[in-house]
Amino acid sequence: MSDHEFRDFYYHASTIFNNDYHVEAADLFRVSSADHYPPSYMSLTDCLHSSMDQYGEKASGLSPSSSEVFSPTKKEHAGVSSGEVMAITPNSSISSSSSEAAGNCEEDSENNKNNKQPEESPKKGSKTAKKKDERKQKEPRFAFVTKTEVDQLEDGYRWRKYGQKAVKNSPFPRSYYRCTTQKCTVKKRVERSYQDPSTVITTYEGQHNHLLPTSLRGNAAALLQPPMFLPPQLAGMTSFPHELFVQMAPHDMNSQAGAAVSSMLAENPFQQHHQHQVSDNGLLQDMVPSRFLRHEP
DNA sequence: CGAGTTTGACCTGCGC
DNA sequence: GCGCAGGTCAAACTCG
Repeated sequence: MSDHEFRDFYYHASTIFNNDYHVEAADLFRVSSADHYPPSYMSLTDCLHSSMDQYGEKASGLSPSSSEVFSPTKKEHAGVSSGEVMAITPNSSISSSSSEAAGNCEEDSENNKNNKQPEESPKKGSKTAKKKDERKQKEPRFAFVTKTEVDQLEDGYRWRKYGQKAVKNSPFPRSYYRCTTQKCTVKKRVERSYQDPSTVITTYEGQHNHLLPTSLRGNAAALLQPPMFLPPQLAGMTSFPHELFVQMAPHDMNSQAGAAVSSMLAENPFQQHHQHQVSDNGLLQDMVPSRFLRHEP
């Protein structure tokens, strides 16, 4: 996958949940590109909906061909100043370390695995031709930055760590996790930003083909079921949007947190904040070319 | 004892 | 072709 096929799509949101950890998410999604996609500003809902449709039903090809930035969400409520918004540019370390890896290496590795024949040597033979054929198959990937002291945020799913690697130019290792549910191929990568050690970069790949683990659905997960607080457009989604909001949700889902998330989703303030951010933040303005702005009727 | 983690080896892609 | 970096495997290990 090349940069021609992918563009970074940025989503910034920030909110505060509970005293356990303070989340200021500058969220970065990576979505595939498509020439026909309307070059207009999308709300988060639009984005999530479209991206999930694209990944879930038409894994290749139907994605926005634009870089998008969503402004921080509910910053006032969270008491977060605009100065705390993480500025993520396509050339930033976050983008390069997380998205780039997600975009280039992961899929190949995944394809290698998927293509691996049972009778093959465990140390892999040559299957380059087939690999190249299937290289285009890509999983949805969503990366976002969370300001937290803990590396592994509770997101409602169960993960098994399968690797850890040192990251170049970073004192912090990158950890690799797989969803432990059988036949679920979702993976995630967790690494702490070396530029801002207080932030953790989490990259999800793939879509869960199952609901949240039963043991978790009674507490935090239950409050995050789509009918509970996702907009109608997101109802039924079980992958990224769900994960995102679970990720952003508190461990114990106290009322403050629930209200924060619900409020965030109910009021859908992305557009107004977006405009604000674009006008007030030169960097973000750079990240949102005017051609991506939709003029609502 | 099963599930999850650690960690060194290995594979692959990419840039030079 | 070579070296580097990212990603994955899998045996050994830890933990409940």
